[in-house]
Amino acid sequence: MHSFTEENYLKAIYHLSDGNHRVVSTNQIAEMTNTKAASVTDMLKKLADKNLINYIKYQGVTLTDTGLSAAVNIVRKHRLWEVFLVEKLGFKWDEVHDIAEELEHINSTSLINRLDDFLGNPAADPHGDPIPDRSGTIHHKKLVKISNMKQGQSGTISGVSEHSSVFLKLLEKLGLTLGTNIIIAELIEFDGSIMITADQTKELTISREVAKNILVML
Amino acid sequence: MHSFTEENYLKAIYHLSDGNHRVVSTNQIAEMTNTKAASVTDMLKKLADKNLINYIKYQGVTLTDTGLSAAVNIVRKHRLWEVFLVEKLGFKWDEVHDIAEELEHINSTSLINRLDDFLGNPAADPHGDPIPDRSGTIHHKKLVKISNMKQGQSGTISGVSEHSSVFLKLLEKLGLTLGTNIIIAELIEFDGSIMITADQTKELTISREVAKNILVML
DNA sequence: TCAATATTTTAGATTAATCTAAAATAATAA
DNA sequence: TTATTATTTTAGATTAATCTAAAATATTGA
Repeated sequence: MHSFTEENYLKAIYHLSDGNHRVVSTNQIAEMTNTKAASVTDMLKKLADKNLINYIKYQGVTLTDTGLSAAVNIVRKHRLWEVFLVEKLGFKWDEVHDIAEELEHINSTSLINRLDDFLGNPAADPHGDPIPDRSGTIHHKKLVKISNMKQGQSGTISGVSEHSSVFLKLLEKLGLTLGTNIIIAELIEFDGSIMITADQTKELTISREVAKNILVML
Repeated sequence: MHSFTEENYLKAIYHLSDGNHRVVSTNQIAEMTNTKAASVTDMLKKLADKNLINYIKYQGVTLTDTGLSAAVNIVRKHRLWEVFLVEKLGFKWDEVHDIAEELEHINSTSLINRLDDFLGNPAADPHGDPIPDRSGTIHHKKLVKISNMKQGQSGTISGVSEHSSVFLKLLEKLGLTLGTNIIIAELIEFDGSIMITADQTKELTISREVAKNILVML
């Protein structure tokens, strides 16, 4: 098995490469893991030795198939635990990230598969992010940012691309949580803000910055 | 907060001192933590510096009040997770120890208190061991070993003092699980084995070794 | 294209947890 | 009571993960 630390590096590389095989730089990893570039270089050598990444000095890094599947497994655990925390223990969606960050390193396949069943094999976590199934397959939904929608279009809020507690709390306050139906009432040319109708009743205006981080299923 | 490793030492000292302030030796700790005496000595100095233990060179160790409460908290977490694994995820009572050993180090008071409520504030874990409440108080039940019972006495199996998977599986097979009512039918003088009647129906004989590790509420 | 800037790696230390082997202390038994 | 044995501690290394500062490499823009 891989150490707690190795797992965090794999996860960082995974997220930085958009869950793909895209090349990631040392500095990006350093920023995401809150370490220094020199430390990252050391770890990259180690992960390359273990065949979890493809690493060429000064050129950057990609996950190998083994590394990708290890990373996906960590993401699966993280998201399932988040569902547990919200659905079963009653946490708010902005409170679960840090706890899931610890729980994701618990190592037991039978635990996680039983948890998956206990939760009813959810397709997405409390933020709408898809949960990889036990084979590691991720069933992506096609989602669009509110900021890319046209006037008159409608859809259901199904995800966010910003996971900070401040942002999530704001959406909560605005009533723009997952499952909310929205219609684009008007695009304000002046500052890019957008007037929307939520659940056929409430009218509100959100900034472009907010609109960019809300994902809608049309 | 304390490191994973420090927590394991505290827990070891706690168990070795019977949850009390009894003096524990370096070698005992080394055996319980699967380390060498020299490593234990190093850690004892560290824990003493942090005021978690009272340590006198060559004399042994006791937990301070702070150390005791930290240890009790770990035990609380361990036992609550065991209840979760058995009651909610359907694990057998002999399968949960190792997983709970990892989960007990997850650090969040709100998590563990919510889990406690979710489980219905259980008084004991799947092996009958008492679960400390959120203030750290342990409500002990008076239990006696079957090996100390007299002919004709009866009671309910409410705990075990041996937690190995082999032993627990044996009890499972014999039908001597928690909640089973037993009556001491006969004490066999020859080898100390004991004939018992379980749930008023099944008669069976258990060795003295087995009898010593089953705890009964009279 | 090449000099300035940015990025990445190497070199050399540090900290936590561990080890083995040797020294110090305690316990025990003749 | 003292010699032998057992326990515990110290001394000195090792491994994983990290750091800072300096060196190496890559990128950029005049």
